[in-house]
Amino acid sequence: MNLVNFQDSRPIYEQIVENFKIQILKGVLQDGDQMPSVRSLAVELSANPNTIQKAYIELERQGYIYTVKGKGNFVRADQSLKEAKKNQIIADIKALMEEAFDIGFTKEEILEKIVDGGKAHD
Amino acid sequence: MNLVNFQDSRPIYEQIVENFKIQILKGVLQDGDQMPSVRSLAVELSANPNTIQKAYIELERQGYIYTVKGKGNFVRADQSLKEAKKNQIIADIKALMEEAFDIGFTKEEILEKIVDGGKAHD
DNA sequence: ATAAGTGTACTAGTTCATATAGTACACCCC
DNA sequence: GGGGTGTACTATATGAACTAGTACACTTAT
Repeated sequence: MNLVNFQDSRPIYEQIVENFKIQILKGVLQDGDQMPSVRSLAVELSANPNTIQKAYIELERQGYIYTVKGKGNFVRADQSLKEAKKNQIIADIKALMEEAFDIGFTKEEILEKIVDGGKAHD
Repeated sequence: MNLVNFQDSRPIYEQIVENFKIQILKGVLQDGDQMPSVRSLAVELSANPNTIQKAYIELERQGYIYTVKGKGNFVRADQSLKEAKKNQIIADIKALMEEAFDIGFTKEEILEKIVDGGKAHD
């Protein structure tokens, strides 16, 4: 998995945050797993250590990892994180539906289209 | 309706584009309606004419308005715009659903939550 | 104790998008 | 002509993002 795409207009640190969040939520990275060190990840991604640190600070602020000074950063993956993410997605979908209502979409119309196309979980 | 919010981190021209798109899609602004002139809107919003022009160029690029040199900018609101916007919203919702599937959400769970909460068109 | 690894905290500088300021020109209509 | 319109420049300022470099404190292993 590529953590950053330099063609992407989004800031590097933001891409790193986003991709680690996905890996943690998916369970690829599990509770207690050690994160790559700031320095090693900087080398791996050809980025600056400061940029990685900024991403880690944000991940810690959002509760996805925790820091042990002198040891490293570690994944904190509890169920509440998944719940929070689920609620956020629901809220986002509802916001989009409101937008659709505003331009004349009916609820039935929307549901029909998304039920058909959305593929189920593997 | 306030076209821009200076507290918002998003660029001014982007907010202007977004808000005019909404007004056009909602039908508040109708086909053939004249847009405020670059200069007058700049005064009204306490912004720079260049910033307004940038927004108008983007709106024209996306097909929401057209320009007549020496006369002004005018709304182009045909049905295809609404259809395109609808399709985009459906695609966005589907993308969010995929994200939800990845973290263990089932389709039934999602549908249940959004059907309950989503309020219908007035 | 030393060394190598880790996070943390600075300062300084570059680059780029955004926005402003000002000017100039071409077009349309009265 | 005069006043409205869009268009096209140049120049400048500001802030976010990023890079570069340095320094220090902590942990672990030797």
